[in-house]
Amino acid sequence: MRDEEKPAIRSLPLFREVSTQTFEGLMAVSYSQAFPPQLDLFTQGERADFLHILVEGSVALHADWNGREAVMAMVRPVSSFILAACIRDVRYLMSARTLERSRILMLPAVDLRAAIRREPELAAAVMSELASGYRGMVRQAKNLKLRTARERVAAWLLGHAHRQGGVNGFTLPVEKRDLASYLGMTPESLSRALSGLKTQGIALDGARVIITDRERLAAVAGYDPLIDEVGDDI
Amino acid sequence: MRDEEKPAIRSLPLFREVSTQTFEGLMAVSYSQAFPPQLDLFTQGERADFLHILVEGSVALHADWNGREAVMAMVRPVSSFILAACIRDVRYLMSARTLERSRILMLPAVDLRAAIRREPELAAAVMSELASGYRGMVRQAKNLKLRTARERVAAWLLGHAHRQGGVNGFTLPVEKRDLASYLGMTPESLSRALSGLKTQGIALDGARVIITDRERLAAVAGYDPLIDEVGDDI
DNA sequence: GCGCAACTTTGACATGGATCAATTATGGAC
DNA sequence: GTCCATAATTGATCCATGTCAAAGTTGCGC
Repeated sequence: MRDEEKPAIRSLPLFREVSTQTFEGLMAVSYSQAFPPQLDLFTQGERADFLHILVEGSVALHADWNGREAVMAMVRPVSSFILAACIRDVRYLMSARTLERSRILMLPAVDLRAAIRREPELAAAVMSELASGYRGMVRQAKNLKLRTARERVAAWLLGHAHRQGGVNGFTLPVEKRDLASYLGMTPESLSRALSGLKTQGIALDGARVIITDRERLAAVAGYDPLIDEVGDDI
Repeated sequence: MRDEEKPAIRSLPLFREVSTQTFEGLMAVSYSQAFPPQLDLFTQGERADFLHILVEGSVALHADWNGREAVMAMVRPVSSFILAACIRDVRYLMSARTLERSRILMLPAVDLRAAIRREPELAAAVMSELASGYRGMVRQAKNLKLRTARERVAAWLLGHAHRQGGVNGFTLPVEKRDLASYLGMTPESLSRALSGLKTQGIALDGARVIITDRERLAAVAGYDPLIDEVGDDI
């Protein structure tokens, strides 16, 4: 792996509190690789052999069933993914593919599990990460069950603006069809939902979105910390 | 707490590998309480002060937003619930209410967290439980995003029959409106979905269901281990 | 910078589920 | 058993969203 990647990985919640020895040991057995866009990293049903850490680029986790597909999560740097399957040493429930050219660190699950057994700090971090991931999925399920398509779009726009540091304008970080799938709708529905929101506090120009009336948009979305506030510690 | 409850709790994945000393210590600070049906145990947004363990009865975890409600999970004995919120010391994302008269053991989250710090076996069990819970929510989100209402009903019937020990006939363990909400549809839609399945391998008599043609029902459901097989270790 | 493929938007239409309303069934309490 | 509240079913209708089709638009490769 490249040395310049290390500080970012070291500062992940997962590794922040871990001893240098353990961290270096894990990095020594990991390898970093660059992948082109639209490449399948792994497929649901395969055994989870590696914890993946996205260093650069972006990755979609998606699920396939009966010829249908749904994006379940969009991963941004720097963060790990499919921790749960690695911990339990079971099969992936989701497939992963790169959206852009991406650099990914692959950490053998067997080494991760060994390190967890050795180091309580790592175990604690994994626990916290899993709890956070679990709650993230609960939020997503709530979002899907309780909100309409348009409400989900409005809430996502607000959430994204917030995660970007409270900005008002941004360009969509992924293609609209992927966002649509992530939000549980078709690209056509997303397009129409966005159009419909033009009178509800946003301005559009292609992939560029400007939130012109945060209050109004929040009212449409029914913005709720218990669904939308990803900063988990509330 | 009652002594006759202990063995069942002791044999939970969470406590199975824990030292007797730690287990007894945790039991000593917990208390067991019986609740009538339809009682609210806690409400989303409240601070998670107790890990709950359902000893007897049944509990629904539900989410509320903007006047709408959705059942997110149905808990059956003996199992713990809202572990993630307790670990992270944050607010509940879901509310809980009893469906029947229930006996619940309440374990102070602060004591649980202390015990986890002391005992690696407990930490390992919590990790495993959280990973399992996370994967359960992923399955649920896949179910919601990929399947139609009728397919979800068919899959649930098969899954329930399987969890009951591979039986063909059973009576619904909860009221149909709660099942409907859990499956992400209205009671009317559940009723119609069940009716529609009468020609697809099931027979109905009120809350009693008999699977007459497992193959056929599985074909309608698009039964998939990566969504439906709750025994996680595949 | 051209051209083509992929993505997006828009329109027309179909449909799965929701909603509303009216019966019918179910299950305790007495 | 009878009564009454609650749940479940059934029917009619509506609406959000999906589907299909046809333009637009974008952006990348050569």
